[in-house]
Amino acid sequence: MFALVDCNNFYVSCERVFNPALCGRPVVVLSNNDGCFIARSEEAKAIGLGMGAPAFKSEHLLRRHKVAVYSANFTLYGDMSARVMNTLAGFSPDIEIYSIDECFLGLEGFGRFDLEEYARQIRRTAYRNTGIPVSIGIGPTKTLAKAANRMAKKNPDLQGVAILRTEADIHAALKNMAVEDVWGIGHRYAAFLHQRDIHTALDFSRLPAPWVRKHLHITGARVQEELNGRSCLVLELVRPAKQTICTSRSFGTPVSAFEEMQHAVAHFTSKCAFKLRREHSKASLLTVFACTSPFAPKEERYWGTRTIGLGEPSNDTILLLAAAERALAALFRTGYGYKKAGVIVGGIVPGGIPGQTVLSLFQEDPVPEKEVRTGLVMEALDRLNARYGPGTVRMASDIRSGWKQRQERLSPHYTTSWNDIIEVKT
DNA sequence: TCTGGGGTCCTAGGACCC
DNA sequence: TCTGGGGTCCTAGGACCC
Repeated sequence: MFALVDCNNFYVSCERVFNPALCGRPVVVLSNNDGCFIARSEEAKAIGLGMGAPAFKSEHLLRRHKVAVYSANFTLYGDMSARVMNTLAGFSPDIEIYSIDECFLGLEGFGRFDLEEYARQIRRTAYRNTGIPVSIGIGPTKTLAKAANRMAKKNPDLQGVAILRTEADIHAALKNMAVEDVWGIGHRYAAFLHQRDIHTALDFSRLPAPWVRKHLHITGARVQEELNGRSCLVLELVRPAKQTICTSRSFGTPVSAFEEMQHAVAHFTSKCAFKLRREHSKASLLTVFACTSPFAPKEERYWGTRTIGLGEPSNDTILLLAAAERALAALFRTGYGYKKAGVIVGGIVPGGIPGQTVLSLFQEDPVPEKEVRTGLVMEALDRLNARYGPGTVRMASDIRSGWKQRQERLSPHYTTSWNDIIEVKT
């Protein structure tokens, strides 16, 4: 059996932990640049504020219902997530952290436990340790655990725990579940299935397997197997190294000046280099992109992108900055108001672990002294920024000037910044 | 008149997830 | 005026190899 533990309205719950006056009130958290709703309290859902909907279209509702609105505070949410996951890891030797607010627990060997009582104990402990309410779904496959979790959240009578144990449990659950709510069936496949009169998860589970394999491919076939109780998706106990890493942002006001764009791209590049080092990885490709708003009139739209090979894989900020500079110069067109830009690094290989070097055919052997030295500089830079806060030491081109994103309703970094807490006190 | 069989790698596009 | 960010996997098609 698998358990899926999911934090309720996670970002909203994080804000409520440190501001209990928000409990019982409608609360929303906005995406970066204060664009869309990415978390809503139950009260906010009831008002009709949609997931992913642009905030400016609902301004009248926000005012009328006195909704508490927050900018995304990912520093806080990331730290709270780590605390929740730490607690949950105490309940099973097998844990897969699936996203910032969800994890799977393997329950193999827990057959002698009363699973429902165990799940309730997990909920109580997570809430006591972190203040975050969670819902728990348990089933014989990951996909069924997901389905159970959905039931636990939707049906208040279950008080946050649902278990699919018997054939009859599963049959009833699938019958009451719309096919688009199945994990792995997105809006495109859902529309395709509805056209063919397949409306519930149960309908889907009973389709001829070869037909599913043909039209929904191997991923759809796995979903069907999993719904029928045959486990295809295993727990990923060790997170595999990332294949690509991206840092991108929308701008509060459009950017037209090349120099301003250089500053933004330098910042994104520095962040990518840092993320690479944190992963003990190196990249061999770097892509820069800059684009106008997709909602602008067609003749004012532009999507520029350029990829540069780095030669030797690297996670050295200085080297990556040079490549990014070249890429930006090649893709930049004057006369456009750019709304968003970003940097993607790919072709990622392991590296950067002290004493563990991947030698290439064309690399001097041993590693040139210069490379060792810049490695040490990067290490020192990361240590300083970890101790004194991100951006304390940075490259001269990494300037946060005109291109800043909109972020007007940011809560304090309660768990990671002493200064923020002192400000709250005074 | 006649021209095989078995592969890999890369990329773009489309689907999905939170 | 104002519409997020960061990922994964799969497939098809083209280029290439012997």
